[in-house]
Amino acid sequence: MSQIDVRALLRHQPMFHQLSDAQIDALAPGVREVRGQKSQVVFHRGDVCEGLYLVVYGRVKLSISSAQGVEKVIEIIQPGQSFAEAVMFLGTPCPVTAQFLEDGLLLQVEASAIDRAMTDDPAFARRLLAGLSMRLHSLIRDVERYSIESSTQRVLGYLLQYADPEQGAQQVVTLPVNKNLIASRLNLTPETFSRVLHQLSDAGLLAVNGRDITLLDLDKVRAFGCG
Amino acid sequence: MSQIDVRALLRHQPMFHQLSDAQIDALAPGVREVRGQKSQVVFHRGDVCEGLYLVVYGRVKLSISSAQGVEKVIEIIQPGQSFAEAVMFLGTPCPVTAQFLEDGLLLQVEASAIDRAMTDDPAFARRLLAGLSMRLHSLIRDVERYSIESSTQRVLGYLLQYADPEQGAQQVVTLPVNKNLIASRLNLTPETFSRVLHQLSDAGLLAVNGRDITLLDLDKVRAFGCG
DNA sequence: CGAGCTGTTGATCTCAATCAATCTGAGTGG
DNA sequence: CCACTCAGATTGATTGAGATCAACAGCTCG
Repeated sequence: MSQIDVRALLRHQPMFHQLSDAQIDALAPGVREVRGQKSQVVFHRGDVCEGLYLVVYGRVKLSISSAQGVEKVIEIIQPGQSFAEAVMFLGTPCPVTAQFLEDGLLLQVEASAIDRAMTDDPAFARRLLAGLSMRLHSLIRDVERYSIESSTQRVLGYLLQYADPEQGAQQVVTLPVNKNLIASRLNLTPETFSRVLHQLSDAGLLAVNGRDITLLDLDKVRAFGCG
Repeated sequence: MSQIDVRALLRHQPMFHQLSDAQIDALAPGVREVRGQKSQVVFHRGDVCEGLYLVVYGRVKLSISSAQGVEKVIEIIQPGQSFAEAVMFLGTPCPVTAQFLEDGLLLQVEASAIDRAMTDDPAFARRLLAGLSMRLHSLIRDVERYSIESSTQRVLGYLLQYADPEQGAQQVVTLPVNKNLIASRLNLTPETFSRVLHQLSDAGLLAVNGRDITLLDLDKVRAFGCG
């Protein structure tokens, strides 16, 4: 019964969308369910992982910590996304710590199962490569942000991610998590993040109401972000 | 004749080490030689690439530039390494600019050839995945450096990369490129990089002589790097 | 020689971090 | 229903690391 359950869950994961039922069946024995509560740790930095993780529901944060205990969020993994692929392929210790942001369910797929699927279906390998490539690009984007953009530009860049160019010039972005986490994600202190939002609000570019942020003029916001 | 040449070059690339002669032969038609001189641009940020690049000799820098023209080196690609894989798999515009650091020779392998090799040989796909995974981890390391390490820690971390733990407590590291480039790689200005080296030299941790840097006590350097 | 890199040194400035106080609102329990 | 708590968020004052600006030294190479 848990087996049937797992297969259904697997079938709904974007990563496995193009796999046949037979391939999903072959995968299932190598899958372990991982349930966790808010703030529970999936693995610590330095642990060895035997397989990649898929998020069924709940969110997971990947973070690093300095020797002084300052924590820095690298990424927030949403349902349908995966993590720890790179660690699985390399067999090296995890460079980050993974922790539930809220109660959730993960599937851990062991390396041998992925290997089998890759051998059976080259398109699956391609999908994995595309996934890692996207991750890579977003990390390059992060490096770029941290190294050559100001705090204001980082905040605007972040907000613009969530803006839909198709929609009107004015639109509301709701922050997916609390401001402390976003500040960390942007490599800012919560204080600075708050100040930047206020300053942009004073400049008439946006309006803040709790976690809802209204971009008042998309074009102006874009122009500001590039200045 | 150029064909024979290309095959020999391909055979010597780490990425293709486990391929059979027949697979190399199959690859060859999809390969283009790219010769370039120092400071010549391979592709600009925003260009679309039709395939990945292998460095036969010479070195290539990947960099980004801010709107204000500040350049930031993301990575320095050495002979035997590859770049632009992620762009190839995604078909998206390049997020970085690639430029020869000295006269060199690249091989551009078009996506279809890579696809064929992946289908023929699942182990090749695995090797590609491992390569991207390593790239990913080193970028995480970069993000970590930029976000939670001080300039001194970044410099020491960089130098320690080149130190051999097996060797004695004292060893010489020769910088692979000029100090301006390394400073950029570490997200420092050349001025700050120079000052940090001096300060470490004053502290008795190392001695600087042009591009040769002698780490005087590896353990102390490690301890300092973690402080 | 002088032009042009590469690297060093000094003075100053600036952005964001830090430290500290306060505020808000959503629970929690009496 | 209200007092209490406590995490999240804001605001102000101060600090500091590293950038910036500027001058200059050493060198290689035409």
